[in-house]
Amino acid sequence: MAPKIKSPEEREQLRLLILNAARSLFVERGIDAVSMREIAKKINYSATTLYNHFADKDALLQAVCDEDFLALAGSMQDIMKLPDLLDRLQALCKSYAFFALNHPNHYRLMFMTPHAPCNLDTTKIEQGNPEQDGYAQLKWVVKEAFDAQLFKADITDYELIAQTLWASVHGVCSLEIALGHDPWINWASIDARLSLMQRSILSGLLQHPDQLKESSDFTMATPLSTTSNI
Amino acid sequence: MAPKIKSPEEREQLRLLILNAARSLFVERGIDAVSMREIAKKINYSATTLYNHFADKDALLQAVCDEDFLALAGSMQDIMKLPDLLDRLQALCKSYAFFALNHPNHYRLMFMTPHAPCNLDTTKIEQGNPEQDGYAQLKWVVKEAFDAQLFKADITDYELIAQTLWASVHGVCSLEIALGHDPWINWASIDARLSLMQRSILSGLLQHPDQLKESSDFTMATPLSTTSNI
DNA sequence: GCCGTTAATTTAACATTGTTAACTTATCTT
DNA sequence: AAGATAAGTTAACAATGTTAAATTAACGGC
Repeated sequence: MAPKIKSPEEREQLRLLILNAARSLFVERGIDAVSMREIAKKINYSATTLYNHFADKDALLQAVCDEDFLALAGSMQDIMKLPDLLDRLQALCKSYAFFALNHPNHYRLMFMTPHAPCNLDTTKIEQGNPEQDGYAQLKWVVKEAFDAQLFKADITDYELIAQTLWASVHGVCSLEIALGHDPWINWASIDARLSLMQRSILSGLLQHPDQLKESSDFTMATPLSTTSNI
Repeated sequence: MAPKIKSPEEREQLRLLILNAARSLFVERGIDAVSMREIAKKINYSATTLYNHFADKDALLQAVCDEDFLALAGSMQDIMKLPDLLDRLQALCKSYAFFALNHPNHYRLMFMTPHAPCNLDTTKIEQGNPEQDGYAQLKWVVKEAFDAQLFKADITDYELIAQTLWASVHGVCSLEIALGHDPWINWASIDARLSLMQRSILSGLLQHPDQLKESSDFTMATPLSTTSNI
């Protein structure tokens, strides 16, 4: 009803308004359950306005995901300052799991849903830049540990190690998100599962498993049903 | 146009016709991309007929999943005959991975999509019956190995071990399905990832990792894009 | 201070979706 | 033969993603 001509800042502001509305609805109720009209209504615009800022629902989705990737990378970056290599590695895994379990719908979007091969063009994230790319950080730490010969000598590809570590934590988290409430399985506590996984996979990869400190208090605490904004 | 009164066998036959049409479409193009009308058209019925056999799309989905669970359990059951415990464990993991990677859309349905907590009532699968419940089989083998004190002594919950093993293989497979084609990650070969994961997690869990044979030739071969029927 | 251009937004509309209600028709039972 | 029932269809509903057309307000130039 009242179109003012907008400065680039105002335009960006609306873009963010849409983005945040979309995110909070997606996170709260899942992607498919949320319609463009709903997102629009939440911020008192009509649905078509969204199309002025995002090509379609998928583009909006990717924009949300991009921001979430950045958030994940950010939370990891603090960890990179820890002095001890093994501490860093373990804290990285733990922080990753924490993110996954506290933002299950985000996580589902990001790592459990086959998106059309992540347009390297349309995405805003710089690949390989540790400030933006969480995977790059993991790779980096693993490479350090690899160069320090912490891993078994017959494993010659450090990126393979990084991917194995990732997959192990991802396995626990994604099973929890997909089937954690399923009465079919008599689940052990998520803390126990994460803890045993991390201990086992590391001790299976390391040359001297006895270097592993016991520690690793896994208290994810926040129940999965309590989904929250970022 | 031509309703004949149907014997229970004929009714069951149509049920299967629907089920198979649904499955092949789901597997080929994903769940959301397939409409009830499409499934119906494929077998030359009108959409409403499907509702005569399945309450709604979700029920149809669960029926498909049920059959797939059975197929997975079946493929595992052959393995249970292997004499050596560790062989059995490894073959079980391998067979699970094979299933996942050769039926990615099935797998996505079954283990990567939060279904409404698996109505233990409406499902046809008998929980705990090893002939029907793949998880029960894994649990069983793990318990055997646990009783034979193959695992590290300080792990006291054999079901936790089973869940950790499951999560490790699931982690590799589900990442491959969700992001395996993503140029973001410089993936090692899926064979290498599965092989390292299995070796590491077992050697991290076992009391005497040196018992592990090298073997484990992982050749999943079939490329992911070649989705096929069950 | 008017005027065309353009940006911002909305209303209307389209094709599809899952699903239900109403109807048709052929078969079975008595 | 008549009524009940099963099997199926057509028609319709509300909701979805998306697009085209229409509306409104601000800006730049004269």
